[in-house]
Amino acid sequence: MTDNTQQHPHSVPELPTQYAPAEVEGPLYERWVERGYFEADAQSDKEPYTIVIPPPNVTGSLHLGHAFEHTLIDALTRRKRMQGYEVLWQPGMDHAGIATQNVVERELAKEGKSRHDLGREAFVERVWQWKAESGGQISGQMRRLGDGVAWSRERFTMDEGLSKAVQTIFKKLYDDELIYRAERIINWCPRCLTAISDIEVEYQDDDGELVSITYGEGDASIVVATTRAETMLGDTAVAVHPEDERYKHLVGTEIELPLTGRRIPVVADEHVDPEFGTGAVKVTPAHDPNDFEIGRRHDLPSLTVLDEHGVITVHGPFLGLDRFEARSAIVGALRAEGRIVAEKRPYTHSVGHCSRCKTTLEPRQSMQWWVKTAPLAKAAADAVRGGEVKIHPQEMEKRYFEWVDNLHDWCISRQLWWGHRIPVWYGPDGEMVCVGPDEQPPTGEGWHQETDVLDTWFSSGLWPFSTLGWPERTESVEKFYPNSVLVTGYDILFFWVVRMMMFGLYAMDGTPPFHTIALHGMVRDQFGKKMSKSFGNAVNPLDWMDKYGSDAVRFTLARGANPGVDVPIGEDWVQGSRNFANKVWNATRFALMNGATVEGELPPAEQMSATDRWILSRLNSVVAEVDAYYDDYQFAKLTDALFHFAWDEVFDWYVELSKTTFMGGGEPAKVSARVLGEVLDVTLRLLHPVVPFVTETLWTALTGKESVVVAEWPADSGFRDAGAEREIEELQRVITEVRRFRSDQGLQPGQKVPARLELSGTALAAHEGAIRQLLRLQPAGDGFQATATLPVAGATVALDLSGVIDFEAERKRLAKDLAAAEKEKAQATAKLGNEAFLAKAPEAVKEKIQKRLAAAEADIERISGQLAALPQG
RNA sequence: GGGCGCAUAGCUCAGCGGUAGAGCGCUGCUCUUACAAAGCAGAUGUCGGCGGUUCGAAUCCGUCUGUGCCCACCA
Repeated sequence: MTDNTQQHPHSVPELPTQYAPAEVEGPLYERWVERGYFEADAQSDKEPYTIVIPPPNVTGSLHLGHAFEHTLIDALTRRKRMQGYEVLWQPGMDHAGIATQNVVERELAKEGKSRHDLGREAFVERVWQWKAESGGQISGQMRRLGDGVAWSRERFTMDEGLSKAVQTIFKKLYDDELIYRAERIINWCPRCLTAISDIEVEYQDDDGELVSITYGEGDASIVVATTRAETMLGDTAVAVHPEDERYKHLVGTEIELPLTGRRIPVVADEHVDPEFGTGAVKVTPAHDPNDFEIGRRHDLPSLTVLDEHGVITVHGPFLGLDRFEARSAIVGALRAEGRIVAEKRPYTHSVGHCSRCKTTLEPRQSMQWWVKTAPLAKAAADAVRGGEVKIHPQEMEKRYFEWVDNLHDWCISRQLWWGHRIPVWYGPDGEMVCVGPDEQPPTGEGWHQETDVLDTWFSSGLWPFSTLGWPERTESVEKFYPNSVLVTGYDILFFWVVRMMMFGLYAMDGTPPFHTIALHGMVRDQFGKKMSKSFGNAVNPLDWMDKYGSDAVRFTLARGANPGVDVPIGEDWVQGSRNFANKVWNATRFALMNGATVEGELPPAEQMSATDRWILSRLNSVVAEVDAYYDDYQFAKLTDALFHFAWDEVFDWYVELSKTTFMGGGEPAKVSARVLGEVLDVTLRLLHPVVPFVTETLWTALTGKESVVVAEWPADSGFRDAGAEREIEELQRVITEVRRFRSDQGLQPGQKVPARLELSGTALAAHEGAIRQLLRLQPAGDGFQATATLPVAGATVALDLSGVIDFEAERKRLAKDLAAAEKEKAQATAKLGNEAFLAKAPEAVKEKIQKRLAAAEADIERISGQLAALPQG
């Protein structure tokens, strides 16, 4: 599959002077796929490395959040592939029950139809059509991004195999009595006409009105307050606190419920807060979760007064009114009877809305299916508490426990058409049979299947193994389960991660679905604001990819990826990343123009210049650093480290310093060409997981090999050269110091200046050529006048600037520097004279201060020298 | 009402016990053997306030203020 092991001389391709990502990226990706680089072999001997994609909803297109997540997963998997693992990045999509059904319903609405016009079967067919279009769009976006997924293994939560997994686990839970059917108060969406689970409720502060109503007459009267007056039609009691003296005499009696002619009991219940309002609560067991519980405790009847659309069903003047119309109508009627005590007052309170359609939810008593979560959640919690599963960053564990330790039973039935239909059949005489995947459903007169479907998270909770072929014991399950790491956003910890943990542990005999959970943050705009369509700051990642390249988008996202922390992104930053890609591009061009090569062994250290040894020493440090960051999911740090190493050290210093060497030709130029080839080779490989496209183009051009995708991940050779590092640091100091002097003097960058260098006896002697080149210093000819003498790092640079400049600015600057150095010296001296410090501070710190003192003293000497050397006047 | 987090350069963020950092932005000078999507040089911060611990605090503790997120059945 790869011929990377073979080296062959190659002709260096011509690269244009600017990187044009748009022309390069598309074809590269298709080539990778054709060559099968991203496919995973379950029979391979290599150690597996598995990550499943958090399956995007088929409802639409990918946003920057997906691009972000995919960048991280792609980087992890590409590196592991280079390290020789059998990598599976499992792709696929989620049917996203209610979300998708709503989207398709909206499409239908445009044609003036509802799903009921089509009927269940035709509607579901229609959703499948939508899925085909939308799914194609998503995989197209993933290709643009460069996602190295195993396309041949793409899965969908409604696939036959995955549906079988759903049925299997449902049956198992049912048989274990962990699934049951019960009537409870649930969150009901009167628009979607389905139950939704607690976590699908979005609470927001709504302006309501709190009205106080008198129930009963005379002495036997009680005032209750409510924001949902219409529910009073379903009241079956008034509750007060048992210890409340005000109402003790009424407990056990019945009072009149206005407008209805019914009499309802007054009950005493601990739940009532005597301090709140009047201390009396109207009880509507069928339409309020608390009241439902009170009703249960006191054996109260439950009276349903609203239908599934939120319309009054009680015969009388309000029959057929919508719940909100009914609310004002009833308040009006009560007022007419003089029942409204105080004027209604504005009241802002938290109201639940459907997270899919934003409709105000209606608590509703109904028969639903439930998962008994207690034992499952316990196992999910224990796996993390016991350290078997690690959450990264660790602070996020708190959030996880907050969820998993307080889990209610999970309402899994939805009154939808799109989803996995619950595999339970009801018989004519109330029998109930749960049918397993290999069983025949009962037939005969009166038998029918449950019409409800399952919550979409039920199937996505199986994703880490259902995608591998479970419930069959496939080779893939054996090889790729458990997954190596789960990469996902903290916002989905409860929705998805907890479900996977529960189901994974339950279905796979206690083996958790993954051993590490790496949580990332949310993508935000450049001001740190949440991105949203309604706010108008949402960005289509494709726009930026078209403009700046996928690499630029990826690099920017990776560079902002601090663990568990939100990542802001702005177009300027993407532009900056594009600039980086272009920089790498041009540096490689320069290298190729100067004969940089990866062929042959690296020359022995003795043959290398200090500059060569320095960059190789640094290179290996960076390899080690990047590895450590990867292992800790520190994407921002590893990206930043590579950015600075490549740009600052390799491009700005090594390349510049080497120019003299290359111009000189001969053996040293050959050695540097090989070193530069090595440095770029390794740097490109290190960069590849984050920016796959540019690195592929450049690396193949540099090496002539097949593809960096299947290249070996760089290893730290262990080569370090502290002496060379020190030497180059000094060289940098000399050059920077003289440059600063030149700049302060107003010399133009290109202006040549005669100079005499005194470098003998210092390590810098070998660098005279580079120094002169970089500083534009000409040889000192006849009549040389040393008008400025700069002592740095034991060397002296004397410049002839006769008649060119005025020294006043320089004198000022040096005076300032001198003052700073003297202050520094004073601080260090004071510290070293402090007995408490000397007694308690660790040696390492003392040494640091000593060094600082020495440096300050050296600076003072240097600056004084420079000042003294400045001509007077 | 609970819980968690954050306040560091104009903006977005690293640093989390030993001399204040990065990217972008800003100022100047430059087409110098790749790159102006560039190079070189430069400016900018009582590290939110107040207390405390420590030889030493942006970094640890307390408190206040501001801000964000998550959870919650208070009618």
